[in-house]
Amino acid sequence: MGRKKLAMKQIEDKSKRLVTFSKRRSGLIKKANQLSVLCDVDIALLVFSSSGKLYKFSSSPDSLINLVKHYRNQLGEAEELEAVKITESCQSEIAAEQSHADLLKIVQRQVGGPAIDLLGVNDLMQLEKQLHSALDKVRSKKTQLMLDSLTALHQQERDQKEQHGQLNKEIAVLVSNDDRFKGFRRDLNVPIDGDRGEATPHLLQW
Amino acid sequence: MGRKKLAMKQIEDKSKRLVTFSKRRSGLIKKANQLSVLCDVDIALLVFSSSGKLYKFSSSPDSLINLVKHYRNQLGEAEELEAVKITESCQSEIAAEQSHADLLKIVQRQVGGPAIDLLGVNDLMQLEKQLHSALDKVRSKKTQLMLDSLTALHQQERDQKEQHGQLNKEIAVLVSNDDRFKGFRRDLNVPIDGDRGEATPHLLQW
DNA sequence: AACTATTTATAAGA
DNA sequence: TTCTTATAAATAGTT
Repeated sequence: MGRKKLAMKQIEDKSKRLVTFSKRRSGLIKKANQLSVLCDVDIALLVFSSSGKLYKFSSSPDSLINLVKHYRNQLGEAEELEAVKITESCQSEIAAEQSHADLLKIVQRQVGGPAIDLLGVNDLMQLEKQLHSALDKVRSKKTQLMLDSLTALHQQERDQKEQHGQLNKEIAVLVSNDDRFKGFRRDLNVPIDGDRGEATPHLLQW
Repeated sequence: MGRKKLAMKQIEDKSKRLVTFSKRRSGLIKKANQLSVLCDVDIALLVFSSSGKLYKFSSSPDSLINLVKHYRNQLGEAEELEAVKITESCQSEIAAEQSHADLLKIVQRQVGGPAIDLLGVNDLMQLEKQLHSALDKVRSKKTQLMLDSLTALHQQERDQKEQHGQLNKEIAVLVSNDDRFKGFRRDLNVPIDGDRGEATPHLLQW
């Protein structure tokens, strides 16, 4: 949509690409929001700009936290140090979460049993207030930690991929300089030299 | 865009809502893909239908796996059992990943050192093939496990929220039947009775 | 699923 | 960036 139809490939002009990124990014987030509202569904959307900045949308503020809850069940014991560090820096929030859990249990006991009659409206309102306050704190801190390290991880990956691309180039150069490899060059499917940045790295790509 | 402008709220008619969900969902994924291609950025998009089905888009096939790698650093030791189960069911894939790491190390040593001359093209091609094969297996299994439990977790959450909504209703009924709460009803901001399903649960919501 | 009347998004230009 | 405008796309209601 626009004055001209664009080809479905990377926009070459960096300036135009940036403008388009800005416009379409906001359009995409707008549409994600509309879909979540109109159809009452949960949506999580993450967009990493090439500069490493993260733009996100999630229909419920917990969508991302749900991802964390899920993923902590996956995989094993590597990088325990990192986890410990995060855990320590979260001490107060964990305490808050603990008290939240306790409060919830209390409320559920009260509501579930015959003791409901003994629980006053003020008590209930007080509990609710405490719950919300504690949870808001926990959530915002968790979300921030999540996004921070998610962004960092993404950057790491980008760096790593760049390194691999670099390796490919070096291999290609070495191969092209070694007579023993005559006749194999075409099969390797890597730029022999004069790489323009958009050649697809194939060897070692992962 | 269409014959009429829609209000930005949940579409009441279930049938219409479903049709709109289908149309807009595919539109959203299309746009996410366009953005990722045109602007060369990484995007991850998750859409949970109300029936619990997960529709996803990710610009690079690894986006979700990256999330896992990241999240395993978060949080602690709860639900070790689950992790152990998954680990066990993954034994062969983990072995594959191990061998992949070894291969990569070998390649990197070879490329980094002066021994590059001793490495033949056939060796390189063999290594590449092995790498790809091993990684494809690991990835597809991991992605499947991830999506499975992500879907399950999301369903759990939905159930839990429904339970909480139910609790709210029960409290509301109890409150409305208890003379001591006269005058407080309006403040509670919960449906007193005759709930129609769209009332916002407030008490205990989390 | 298709079809279209409309609304929206957006490419180019200022 | 931000606004404007011509055009391309998406889609609500209809069949």
